[in-house]
Amino acid sequence: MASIEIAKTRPSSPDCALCPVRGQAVCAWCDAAELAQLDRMKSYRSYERAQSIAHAGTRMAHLGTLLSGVAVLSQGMADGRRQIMGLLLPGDFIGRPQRPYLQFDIVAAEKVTICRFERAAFEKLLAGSAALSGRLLDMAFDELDAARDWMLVLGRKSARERLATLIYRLGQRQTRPPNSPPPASLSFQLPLTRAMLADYLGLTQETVSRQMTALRQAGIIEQLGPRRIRVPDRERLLAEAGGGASLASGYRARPASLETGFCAGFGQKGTYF
Amino acid sequence: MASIEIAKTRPSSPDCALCPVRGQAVCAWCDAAELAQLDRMKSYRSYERAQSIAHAGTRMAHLGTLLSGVAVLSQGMADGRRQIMGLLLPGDFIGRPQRPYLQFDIVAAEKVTICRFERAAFEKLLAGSAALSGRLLDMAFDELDAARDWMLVLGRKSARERLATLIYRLGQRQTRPPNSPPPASLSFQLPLTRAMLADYLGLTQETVSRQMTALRQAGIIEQLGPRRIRVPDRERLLAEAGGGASLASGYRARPASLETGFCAGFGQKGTYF
DNA sequence: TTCAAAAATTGATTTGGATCACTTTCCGGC
DNA sequence: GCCGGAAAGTGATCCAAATCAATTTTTGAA
Repeated sequence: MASIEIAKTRPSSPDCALCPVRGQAVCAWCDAAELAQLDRMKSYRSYERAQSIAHAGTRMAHLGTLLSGVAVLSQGMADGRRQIMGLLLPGDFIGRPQRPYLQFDIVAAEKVTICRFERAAFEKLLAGSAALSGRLLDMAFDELDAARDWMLVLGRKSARERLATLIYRLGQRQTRPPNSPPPASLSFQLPLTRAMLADYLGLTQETVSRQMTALRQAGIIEQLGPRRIRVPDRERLLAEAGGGASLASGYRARPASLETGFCAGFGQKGTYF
Repeated sequence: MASIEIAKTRPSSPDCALCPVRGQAVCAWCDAAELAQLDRMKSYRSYERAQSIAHAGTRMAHLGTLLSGVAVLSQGMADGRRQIMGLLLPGDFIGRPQRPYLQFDIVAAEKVTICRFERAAFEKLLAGSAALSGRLLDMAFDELDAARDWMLVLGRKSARERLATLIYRLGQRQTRPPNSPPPASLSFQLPLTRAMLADYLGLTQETVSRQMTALRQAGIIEQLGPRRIRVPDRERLLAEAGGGASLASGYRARPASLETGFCAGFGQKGTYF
């Protein structure tokens, strides 16, 4: 009874056990005791579409986890040029321990709810919890790999390949939570405007529009309204994205028999020289 | 005497106290006891210029720290296009705990020496050391910020700005170790061929050459041989790099009076919408 | 010192995506 | 259901960087 009473006094932050992103978030590896501590610390906050969640150079008093909605991490230049560094999707961690001054802007692309922890308290917990710090390290490396992957898109892919890559990857995350075999075709909502797509892909709005049309006319995607997309054949889309060096192949286990060095096959010539 | 004897039996891995990157590496925060453990585990290995240090998809039996030289982290597409995701400079960490299959290629751009730890042993130590895991987390976030910064370069900057940005940043790290006020002008060696510069900047060799010439003719840089550069005025170079949204401004403290939310000034309109 | 291969530079031409200019569609509030 | 502003789409033109093609310089091995 007492616990129900307590729960009722905090309708905005329900119990962690009911959390929609429990399992993907920074707290995924925490045991019951740690979770109880986090539960006591946490507070929810929502942002409307187009609200600024954080501004580059501004102090962030909280760290947290994105619970629902989509936000965008971006950086602008003095003359207005802007690049989106990544999307923040449910489960993603926001902020950096020991570093209150973020160097990017975060804006809600649709209504967003965040589970927040006051900085000092979270950092203290982090220092004492191997589950929490280990999970955060793993998430940071995942983000790093994703960021590096995206560099290939920005540096080397054509406009059409870029858009196809983005649609492919959005589709991937759409079908993720249950890791069942993804359906061959799927339809989903683009969480971004054309202007944001352009800033993510390093293109202009006009080029994004044109490539969207081109992919539609080639039968790679179908458009059910300007923001709703259907992908009839994910393999075709992947091919259109420039093939999957970074997509299909990934952490595939390879024999590697001669492990004398840092990697198998020491001494072989690299790609340069 | 005994300790001198021991040191002599391992000429290839001198004592950690003498390490050139002690202070920047993953072991920077370790105490004497932890350092002794690492000291016992470590082994050195060198790679010649152009040797492959690791190959995407291959199992990496070791983790480690780059001690000297420069290596390049890159990813290729099936048709030969290639993008460099970053440079590995002295002090940088190589590999990812819990994840033996790297997804990028690492190639030595010049002779490189690495301080290696066998994976299982290092991961065990990491799990038990807050100093080690905390430092690694911090380094991972630094890399992540750097990677995201570079996205702006690849997605939004012109060829000339890209090259200027790279030269500016190489110059920064060149003058780093002693954090004295950097000299207004400095000269240093480019550790990369034109082909590698191109793959780093998302351009072609020819464009890199031309922009190099253009920067020389504009008096932004001086060339003392094809790989040796002198920067007479770092501020001019920075301006040429598109100004320093991501460079000059960084973690500058801003007043931020209304800290009720995730950041100051909640509710303000973002850059989009 | 010579010589060959690799690296770098330069020139001519093409082209993919930017820019500029406008029309059409969508969508939320009244 | 109507209306107005935002978002999306399209067309015409331009330009920065890619591509194609040599030539020159550097480097390092014999």
